[in-house]
Amino acid sequence: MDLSTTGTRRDRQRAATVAEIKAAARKLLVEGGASAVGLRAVARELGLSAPALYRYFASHEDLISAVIADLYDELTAVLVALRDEDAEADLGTRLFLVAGGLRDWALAHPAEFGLLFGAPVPNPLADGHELTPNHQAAMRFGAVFKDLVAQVWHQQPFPSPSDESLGPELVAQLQQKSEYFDGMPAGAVYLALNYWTRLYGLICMEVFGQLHWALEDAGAYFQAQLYEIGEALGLDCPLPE
Amino acid sequence: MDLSTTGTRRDRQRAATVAEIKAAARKLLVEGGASAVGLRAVARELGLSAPALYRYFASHEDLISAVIADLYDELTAVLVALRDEDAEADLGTRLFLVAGGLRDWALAHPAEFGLLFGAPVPNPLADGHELTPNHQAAMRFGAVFKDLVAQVWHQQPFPSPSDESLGPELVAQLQQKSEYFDGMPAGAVYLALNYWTRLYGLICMEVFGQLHWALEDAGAYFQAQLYEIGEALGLDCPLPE
DNA sequence: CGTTAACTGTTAACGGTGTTCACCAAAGCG
DNA sequence: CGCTTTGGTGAACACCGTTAACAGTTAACG
Repeated sequence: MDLSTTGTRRDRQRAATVAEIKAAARKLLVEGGASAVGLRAVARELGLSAPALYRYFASHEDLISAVIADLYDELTAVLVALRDEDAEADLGTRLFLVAGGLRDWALAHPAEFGLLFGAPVPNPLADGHELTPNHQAAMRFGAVFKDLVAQVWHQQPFPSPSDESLGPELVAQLQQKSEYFDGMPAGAVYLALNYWTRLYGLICMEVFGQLHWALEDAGAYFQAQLYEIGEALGLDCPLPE
Repeated sequence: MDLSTTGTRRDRQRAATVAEIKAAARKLLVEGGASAVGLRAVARELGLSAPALYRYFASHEDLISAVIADLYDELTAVLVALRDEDAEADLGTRLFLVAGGLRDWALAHPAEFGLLFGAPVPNPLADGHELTPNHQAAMRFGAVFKDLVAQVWHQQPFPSPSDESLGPELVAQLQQKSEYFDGMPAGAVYLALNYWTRLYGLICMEVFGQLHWALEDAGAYFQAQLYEIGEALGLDCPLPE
């Protein structure tokens, strides 16, 4: 959509100002971390007074919420670009590329990553809660991985644990997600979940410095782990150079 | 050590006040999350004026740093108690107990857990940094798991990946930790690290709500994962009831 | 014992935050 | 043109962490 030709002249100016505000907020975020992006600081950045921002965002929380949504979409775009970069790549290498891309993005943008994935997330399934835009953006992000894993499965089903080995209550929960995972059985959903939890946990630990005590450069460890969890999905690992 | 009979009368009163302050801080932490434990709020809690707290802590950051250290020690005590509860238990079940105990503690004290493990940790190996008391407490905590895994290894070495499969640079880093892991070879250190990263990542995701979209009760999934990562250490899983 | 010093508390104040209010100028529209 | 909406302002409120100046209590020492 071309925002610059949508609506009246004032609407366009308004959208431009909103974009400026979010850009300033993000600049402060990268330069000084999450605590540096304050309402007054953002206003100062573009030569406005603090109350002026309330014409564009209902509150400080709304502002950072908006940049979070933007960051989700931006990260998602980076990952899909990586996924579709090589038209001849098979699904396995695409999954490797996307996973590595997520780690690279996280390491290159630690403050942004912390904003997206470091803060506790409220349970959206609790009744009364509407699905917030941020949550929807997060789902679109997660769908990149989900789609890839589901495609891998449908192209060549990987061996997955039996229902008996997982236990009935876990199987019951996993089967609820079978539809979301394009009909994959419980055991396959379990492996998909396993893939995501290990990838996410690993990246979080590295970005948040929880691995410093053990590894000075977690890159090699990450590659090894990626190979391991890829193997569980029946994938061949691209050789480390 | 019996603090109540150490030093002069004033020293004892001072220690008592320090304990009161930390208790109030923790109460606010539990009730309202990390953002609720402010200097003035703590002072209000015990009927003091805010500047009075500066007689006991150099800054607000020092205060929460002190409660973090206490929380580390408390959590460590809980885990060692769990480890030593059953004198006849073998190392494998002890490891299961401690891992489950960590999850239980995290779920029962989410705010405290977030304070300990949710915030990015500065790299202590960067030159100039002394080992902060918090870091030492964190190391004592981590040693509970490290000791158990090392004992498991020395009792019966589990099959571990070869140096060739891990790659030279990863092996080089792992071997640097061989001494810390009581002489375990690189492959075994890798599995120990694997155990910790997966356990930590899983608990973080559950506590911080990052698993809500997939599982309403992650308990069964946690058990299955615990079994899986225990298997890698050559352990038998206690049957789920 | 009296004197002195250290300790523990106070109030006032500074600069910072997010937020609301009353006001005002300019842009757009009938 | 007049009127309404929009986007800006400065003043103010309540809170925050922190510092300074000051007072009362308590321990220590000659």
